Amino acid sequence: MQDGTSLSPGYPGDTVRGDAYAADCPTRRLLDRVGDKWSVLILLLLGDSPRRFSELKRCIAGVSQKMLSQTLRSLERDGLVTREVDGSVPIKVVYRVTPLGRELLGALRQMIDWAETRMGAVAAAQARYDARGETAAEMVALPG
Amino acid sequence: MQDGTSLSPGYPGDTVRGDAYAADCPTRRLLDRVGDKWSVLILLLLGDSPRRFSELKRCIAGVSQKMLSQTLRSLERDGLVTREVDGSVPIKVVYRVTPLGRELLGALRQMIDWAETRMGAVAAAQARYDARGETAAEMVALPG
DNA sequence: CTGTATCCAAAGGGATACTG
DNA sequence: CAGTATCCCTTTGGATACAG
Repeated sequence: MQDGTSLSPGYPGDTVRGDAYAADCPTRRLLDRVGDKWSVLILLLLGDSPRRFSELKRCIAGVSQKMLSQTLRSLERDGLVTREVDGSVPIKVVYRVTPLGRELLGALRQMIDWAETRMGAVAAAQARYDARGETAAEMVALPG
Repeated sequence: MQDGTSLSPGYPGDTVRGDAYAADCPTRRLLDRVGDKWSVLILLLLGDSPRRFSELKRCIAGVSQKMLSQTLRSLERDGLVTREVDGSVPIKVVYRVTPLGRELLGALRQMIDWAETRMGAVAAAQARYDARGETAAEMVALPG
């Protein structure tokens, strides 16, 4: 794989801003980070209120200790959450969203709302598509 | 609205409504679909104007024929793009965003804008984080 | 309690070859 | 032109064990 930055469409009539659609455009880089299995879930939870590691673990159904830790480390590295270690044994760690993280959460708001209101429509479209496929298969198996 | 926003957990007792952050919430399902390597890029391109397969292939640096085809099929199945086959050899196929797809694009707008203006801040945060790590490593290697 | 390290299975995705 | 099929390497992420 190449770096993908090149891109020189210059197609007649297309208004594409050159690098806007490169494989490493900002949008792609963001999705590479928060498009994983747990990041947005964690961000939402922390946006709600600061939480300790074990609380997050309990709140998020199905997350493994490894992935929770790993994802939190990534979010911290990206400047989206902070990590505060409290005292000694038994150690307590509190995670909070940073202003940058809260900003991102705001930018994700519309997408989240869309998902909640429209993923039903997507599911319906999938059902129609799959039904069409099955019908076609039947027509081949049982031609008129 | 819904599940992701208005929960009121008082900190310690965590009042989180169980399934609100389940791994299969609408947001997670959406990200499972458009969080992949090419979906949003393709959607953005088609939102700009309808395009043929080969145009998309040329516009998107680094995409393989397999992944372009596969991603378009998914988007079509989800009701986000349409596929129109034009005539005979050499065959031509035009893809367009559907109203639902355009709606999603609108919902992604803020996220995209945030990415374009703030991913620099994220990169900076990463640099700081990594520098801290290296410094710590040096301090271990070369203690006082 | 909050992690890290290791092992392993499954999914993602690129290269290539082939088809209508 | 617009795909599909195959091979295969890489990445993701769960389970488990261990540690401060």
